This record gives sequence, structure tokens and C-alpha cells, in this order.
Amino acid sequence: MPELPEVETARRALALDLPGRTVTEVRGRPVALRRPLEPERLARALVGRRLAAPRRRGKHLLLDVEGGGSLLLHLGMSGRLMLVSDPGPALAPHTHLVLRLDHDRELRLVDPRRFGLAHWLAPGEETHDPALSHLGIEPLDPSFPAIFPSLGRGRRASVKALLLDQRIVAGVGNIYAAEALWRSGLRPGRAAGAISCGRLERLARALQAVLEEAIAAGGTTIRDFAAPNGELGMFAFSLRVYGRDGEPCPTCQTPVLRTVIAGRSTFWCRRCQR
DNA sequence: CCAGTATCCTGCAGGC
DNA sequence: TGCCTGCAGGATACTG
Repeated sequence: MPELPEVETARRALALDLPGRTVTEVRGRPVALRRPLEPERLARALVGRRLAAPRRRGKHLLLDVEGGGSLLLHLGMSGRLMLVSDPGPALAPHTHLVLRLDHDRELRLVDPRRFGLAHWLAPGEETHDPALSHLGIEPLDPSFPAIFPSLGRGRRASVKALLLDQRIVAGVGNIYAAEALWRSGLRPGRAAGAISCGRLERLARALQAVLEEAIAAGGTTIRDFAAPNGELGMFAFSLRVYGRDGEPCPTCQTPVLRTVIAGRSTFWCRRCQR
């Protein structure tokens, strides 16, 4: 579900409320997420500590604690954070972790498919954790369009696979890869290394634009994404090809294709994308 | 090293 | 109506 714009939307909502709050209680069960959730370790690390401003790295959130250490969160495919007043609504099914905060608030992690992650990073562990240490460049970094073409050099895999590879670019998923490739007129299945630098730079700029627009719209809600405050993402209305197979391409009216590239559903226009 | 595939898990839509 | 299949916004361990 959540790609960079959805995680950034979540971060911004949390940034309004979390800084300065103290964690008063941690509840959870040792459920098997991507890594086993360790409620007792999280409780030892978090209870009695004040939270600082949340950070984002790729699709990860980092809830820093005053005095050092961070709660590393990843929402996987179906994860969702809820920030509710306490007592809030009944716990949603698949609520794996609850942080009670002072000032009568609760932060809940809900993740039916359990591909997500909630892991305590002690001071110093952040730089070594494999979830973070292998991440590539942030696509919203101003230097990204200049650097991206060199990252594609020599690669025989598809340009779509290049965008989805978190070790190359951190935060792009299936939706925004499709939209950026359509906007830049690039065929998703083309070998990345065979594309000119100029066109890769254009792709990088298109990706920046689509990510920024999606953040401004509060992300994309297809099925169940919502910000921690419950707001739905409005960018679904702006998707041009993702999920639109058979519908006319907004530019040329040719029906949008759905094929499988890099193991994922891929939506594109055979006429506009070369 | 690189690229492609299988796998983890639940929920839901669509076909019969 | 109900059952079955396939597919879903991700990451990673494995294969060749």
C-alpha cells in the first residue's frame, strides 16, 4: 500500500501531534511481522520517554526518542497507523502495536498482511540496520535528477525494476513507478542501461513531480490507505494509468495495457511510451 | 554480481 | 448464496 507519498503523509500528520508527548504504555503481542514484533523490548525502550519529530527514509518512518534511539516502522503492503484520542474507537482487527501517550492519545499499528515492521533501534544501530543501510537515494533530493542517469548505467534489467529497487531509489513502489514512466513517455520494460541520460533525467523529474503532487493530495487511497488522522488520500483521482487497464490513455485514447514487468502488474500506453 | 521467481499473510472481487 | 481462484500498494531469500 504505502509508498513514499503515503508514508510522508503519515509522517506529517504524526509531526503535528507526537513531538513532546511521553509514551506511557506499550501494548502488543509477539506477532510475526517481517521481523518478530518484540513488545517487551519496545516497552523497555519507549515507556517514560518523550518523542521527537518523526523522520522518513524511503518508505520507512523513524520515531525518534529524546535521548537517543528510534522506533523504526514500515507499513509493508497493508499497514496503517492510527492516531486516536484515548479512549478511542474499538481496536481494529490486526492491531499489532499500541503506544499510549500522555495527553490521552494512542498510536496504533494495524497490518492485516503482516508484511510491515516495528523495530527498536538503539542509539548507533540506525546506521547498521539492514532495512536502512542498503537504501538508495531519496528521489525528492534536489540532486536526484542529476544522479539518477548514472544509476542506470550498465543495467540490463528493466527501467521499471530500476525504479522499484530500494537500493537504487528509496520509496518508489508500483503505483508511482507506473505514473512516472507514463509521464516521461518511457516503456516500462526497456532495459535501463539502453536509455539515454537525457531521458533518464526526464524520468527522474517526472518522478519528483508525481511524488510531490501525490504528497500534496495526501497520498493515494485505493482500498484502505488513510492518514493517521483518518483522512483519505485524494491522488487516486489523478492516476493516469495505474489500475486503468482497458481505459483510454489520457493523451492518445489508446487503451491502457496491463502486463507483468519486474514481477508486478504494469500499466502503460503502447503508443505514448517508447 | 545480476536478474528473475517464490514466499510470507489476509482480504476482497470476480467467475462459476 | 457459496466456494474457489487470483490478485493486491513490499521486501527478501533463493535460484540460475
